[in-house]
Amino acid sequence: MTAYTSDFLNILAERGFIHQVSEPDALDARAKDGTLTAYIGYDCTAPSLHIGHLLPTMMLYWLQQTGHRPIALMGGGTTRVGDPSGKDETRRVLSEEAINENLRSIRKTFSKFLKFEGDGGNAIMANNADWLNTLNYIDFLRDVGRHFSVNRMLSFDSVKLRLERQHELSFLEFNYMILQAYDFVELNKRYGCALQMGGSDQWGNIVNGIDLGRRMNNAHLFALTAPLITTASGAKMGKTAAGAVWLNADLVSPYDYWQFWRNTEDGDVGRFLKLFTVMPLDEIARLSALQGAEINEAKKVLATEATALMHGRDAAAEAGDTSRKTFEEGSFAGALPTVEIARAELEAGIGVLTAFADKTALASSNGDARRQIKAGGLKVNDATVGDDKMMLTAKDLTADGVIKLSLGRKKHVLLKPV
RNA sequence: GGGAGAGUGUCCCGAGCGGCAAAGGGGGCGGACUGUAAAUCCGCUGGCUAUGCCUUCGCAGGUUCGAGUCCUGCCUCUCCCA
Repeated sequence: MTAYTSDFLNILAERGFIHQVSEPDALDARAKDGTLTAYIGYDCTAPSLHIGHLLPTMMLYWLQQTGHRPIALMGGGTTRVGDPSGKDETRRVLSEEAINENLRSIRKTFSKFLKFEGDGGNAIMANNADWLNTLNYIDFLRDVGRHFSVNRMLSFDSVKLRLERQHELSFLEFNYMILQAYDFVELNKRYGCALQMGGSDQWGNIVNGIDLGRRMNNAHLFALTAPLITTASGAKMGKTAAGAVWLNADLVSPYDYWQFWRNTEDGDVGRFLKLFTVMPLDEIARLSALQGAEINEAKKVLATEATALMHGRDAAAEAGDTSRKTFEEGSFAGALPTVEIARAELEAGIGVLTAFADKTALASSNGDARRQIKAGGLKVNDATVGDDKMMLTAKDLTADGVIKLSLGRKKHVLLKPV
């Protein structure tokens, strides 16, 4: 590992954030001497960021922590185009209103990690729609387009893959890399931004921006990419049955978020502690050294620290507490997801199938609930359901005044009469 | 514009002589074993008011007792020629 002299690169390197860096020595000197401004681009195709965005966001966090200036660039303009990288299919194009809606929602997530201007910090949230939407096509072609060689563009993986597999690549998408390169140049001009970071798949796009900056403005720009994070068993990170692990609390509750980290594979714990928490490295080293069942302690720390970063210390503690009661003591606490039902309805009696499929959506349909019963996967108040005609009534309420429904060992919902 | 080929279970890939709720994978879910891990093994993986009914193979028609399968038209994609 290269020894850096700047705090910023040192921390990123020690914690495993660095995959590739352009001109490491020059960047290191730059980060040591003064304030470095760097950006990461985000799509806004969804109303929330997900786990996959967390890693780059942590890089912005450390950037700010080490005295520099982060820019979160929202792709309000490029989202209307769609990055072809790593995808076979054309991305659907969102309406402008939907994009703006998503943008607002995502901004809240950033504010947990970054201190923005007007909030006691220097972080900037930019939107490339600000400059892309008003571009004049002819001017753009003349000023920017002439610096791009189609021969070279065709050699990029993102394009080559599509062509080789004979999938359609529209001209619109073909232009994505040009727009991203232009973003970098524009941010350099506006804010003196000198570094673009991103996932390893972004290397080509970032380097394009560096080249364009040099050709247009003789600017000296840098690239830094993070490794692609897969789990120890090779799966892509953050994919669960329920879909993506979102960062917004209303999409994935702090409890579920905590559980996500708690269920990390053994082999990933040390790496994840370094990447997704801000704990000191010596403490992480101690936790990572735990063997066998003891590593569960490290997983709990990981879950709590990661959740605290995202949802706050209190929510993390509550999620940890609920989890302990649920899994270790066999009881439960209030932070489990709760679904309210009318008391009268409960008194009249609710079929188990209805309770699991309609009320709580633990099962996807009555048929699914039936199948789960046959497989022994459904529990009411921790007792396995054996009969799909079973009725739930007020008599099933526990001392806490709720009914606990479980699918498998990990998914629990409380049914609460109101 | 001409010629050739393709579109299958709303997660993906993919088989499918006219009797098909449709092979086989992957993924996912559940169970067993464990440590809320991994690996392994087993089961499940259209819907419903359920010994039956309804909806599915690009779309719309047709032939047939019966169509994913045959015919016609259309749509989309790929390749070759112009």
